[in-house]
Amino acid sequence: MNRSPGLRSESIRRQNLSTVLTSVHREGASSRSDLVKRTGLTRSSMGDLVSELTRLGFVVEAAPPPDGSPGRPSPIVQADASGNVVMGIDLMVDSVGVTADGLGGQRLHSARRYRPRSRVGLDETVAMAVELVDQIRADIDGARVHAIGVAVPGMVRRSDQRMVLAPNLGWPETDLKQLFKSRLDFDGNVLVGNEADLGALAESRRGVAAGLNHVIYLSGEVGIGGGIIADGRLLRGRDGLAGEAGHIPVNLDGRQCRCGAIGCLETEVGEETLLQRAGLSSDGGREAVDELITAARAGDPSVQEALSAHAHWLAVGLATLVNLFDTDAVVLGGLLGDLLPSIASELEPALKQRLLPAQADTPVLAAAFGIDACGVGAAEMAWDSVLDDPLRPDRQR
Amino acid sequence: MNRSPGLRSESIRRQNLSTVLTSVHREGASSRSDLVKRTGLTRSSMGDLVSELTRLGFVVEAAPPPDGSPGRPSPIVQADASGNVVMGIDLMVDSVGVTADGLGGQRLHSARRYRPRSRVGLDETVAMAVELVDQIRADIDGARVHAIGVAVPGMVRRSDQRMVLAPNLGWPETDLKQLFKSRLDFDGNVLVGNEADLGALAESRRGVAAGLNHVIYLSGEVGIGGGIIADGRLLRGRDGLAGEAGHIPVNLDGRQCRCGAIGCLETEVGEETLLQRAGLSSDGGREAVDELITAARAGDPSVQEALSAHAHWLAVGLATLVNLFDTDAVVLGGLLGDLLPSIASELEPALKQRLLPAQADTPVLAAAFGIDACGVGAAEMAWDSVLDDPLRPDRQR
DNA sequence: TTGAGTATGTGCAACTGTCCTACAAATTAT
DNA sequence: ATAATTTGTAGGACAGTTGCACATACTCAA
Repeated sequence: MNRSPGLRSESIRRQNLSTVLTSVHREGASSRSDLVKRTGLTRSSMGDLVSELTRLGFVVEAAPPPDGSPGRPSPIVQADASGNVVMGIDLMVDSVGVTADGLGGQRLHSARRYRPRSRVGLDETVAMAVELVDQIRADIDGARVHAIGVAVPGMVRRSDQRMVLAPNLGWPETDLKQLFKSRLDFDGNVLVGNEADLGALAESRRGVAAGLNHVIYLSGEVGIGGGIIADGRLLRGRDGLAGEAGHIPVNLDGRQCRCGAIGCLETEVGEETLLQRAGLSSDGGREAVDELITAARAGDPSVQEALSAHAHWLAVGLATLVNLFDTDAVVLGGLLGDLLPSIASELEPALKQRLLPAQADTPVLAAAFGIDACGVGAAEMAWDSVLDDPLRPDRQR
Repeated sequence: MNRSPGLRSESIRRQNLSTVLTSVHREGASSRSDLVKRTGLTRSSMGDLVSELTRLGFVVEAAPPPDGSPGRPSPIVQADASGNVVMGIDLMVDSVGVTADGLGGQRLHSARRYRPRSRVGLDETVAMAVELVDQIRADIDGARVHAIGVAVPGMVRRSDQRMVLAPNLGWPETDLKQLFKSRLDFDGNVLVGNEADLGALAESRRGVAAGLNHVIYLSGEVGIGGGIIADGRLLRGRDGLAGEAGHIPVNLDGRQCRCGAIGCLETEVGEETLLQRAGLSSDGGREAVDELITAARAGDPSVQEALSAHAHWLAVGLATLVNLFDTDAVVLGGLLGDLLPSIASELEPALKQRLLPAQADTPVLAAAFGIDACGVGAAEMAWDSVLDDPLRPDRQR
């Protein structure tokens, strides 16, 4: 049973500071009087809260631009983006990216290093990430790095944040949180999340689904990953594996999936199958897919047929998800997002035909973020841990 | 965006009263000192809170039984079940049930009226329910009826709680909340919920999945309904239609479903299809199903074949749900629960074969509540609205 | 330029609710 | 009986918000 603990006076303060700071981070700078309207607090309290956030170094107040309305102008409260950052690390199969995002969501620095898609060891990959982090950390000297978010293409257990399975990397179960904490000599919070979950978070917070509280996100990289936003929050499930949409069965007569089952969504709309269906070498990677898209535009019939099959099975999988989750939108990222323009005309009717009337108008959108999605999501996850309690002891200094 | 409003001093009191009262309701009577340990509040505060709840008439303190331990005995705080009730109304296709449950979950009264399954009009059905409610209300004179929960086999829109679709009843879109409020002359809160959602709530709060925070509930009545408990709360989705598992596609070569799509789960494992597969008249209702189960036990081959098909398609549907939601358990209610003993031996391997390794051990359980599930869930929903804020103005008197 | 009108920030007392400390009360063990 | 232990209680301290009065900074119009 989830039990809410007893609240004391200070809980109020924490919660109210969190509310104000979260508003500034998510919705951007706003005047004090706007904050008063949004929260329902009094001017006195808001004055107190804002001055505490200023004292803590999170926000600065600025003179408002004259807006022609009568009355005393209310100062603009804005995030101190350059003084407060979180870092995002995303470990992908063929590259490693590191970002530094300021409070408010502004991207300050980013770096990515590519490498051959052949399997790369855990140690090497972490070393690569650590190097990039240190490089960026040098550039932002003076800013507080509040937390670090890590995105991995593997399953992350909810209870201890250990990565328990990374099929596309071949890594063993690992405590990435501790690993990065020690290798980076970082005493703030390190949070680890699944690639697709963080992609979902990114798109629903700052991407094409910004502001929507119910979103299905499906990302096609080497496999198919999924993330669900329900009531504005990530659906995690018992162990944090909820939303793993790659392994719902769609084609009972389909191919054998790595997971042991038959005809999983991942098997039918994964990169490998697409290339095979088009008669191309199945390990051509992203370049091969780009070629394929070009060929489809040029009218290559066997390629078009492959895309048709792709659209068909994707529609079947999406029908399940849309009927089941009742969302505001579906967002397709990675390979699936790239493919969407080429298959939308087939996908949409095939999907609609399988949807309940109430869900028939659910839009299918291409992701706004490309390769950066996980990094943005990792940063948002990191920010959440900071904004939840701006007073947390290790942030007082 | 979901924004938390500003908190004031009284918010603390509300929240703490809610925590204490909810604990007494969900986990039963407990000593004041146990409540102190659970909540982390001080003895002083707990004294204050309990005395306010006593003043409000929700709880009574009783002398504790001597337990042989040293120290001053701590009084037992227990729910005043006979003084505080909610009522549950469940509108089913072939019966209408009404219950009165005391605070703490104790069933005080219940009544059910059966009727032929032929379609029965909205007005008649409501009149029947009203009659039963009035009858029970007379029996519990003196107790406060805090709220009334209504379970319907239809889709209930989240924003306004209107019932928007009732395929098995043939009713038009209806504001059941207002309808019952006026017909019952009841000025408390009336809450309307979907049958399967409330079944899920019942089983996860007080049934076979009591205490589990992540549950898939599938109920087979005339159609197939589904409800998902995620993080201890009902998954509702944008409009409250999430978890409608009856309409996920499972058999692409299957039968045409009422919803327009092909091979929905409901079409493959609904009562009608089961009876047809067994070569029986498809409108035999529940008695026919009971006969069918008996025949299967006796070894009738055509019936066993029908059950095999049933198990197969149920496994396909459940595989999707289990892989997608990552739950502690699956609970089958209604027809599906009755069938479980007869098909478990086929269902379990067929399911396991399609599950991710991490989900392979998810248990499939038969519901603890039979026909009462929705009533219990409706009452829990009603209690939630009360316990969320024991100080709500209309409860002060 | 000045004064009225308006919206907003600020200081301070009042209020709410919890915490803390000391003490009283109720039980068991010696 | 008396000590030890645990729990309830009373009252002041503490934290945080509200509400009010007043100061402040702007627009508008004469």
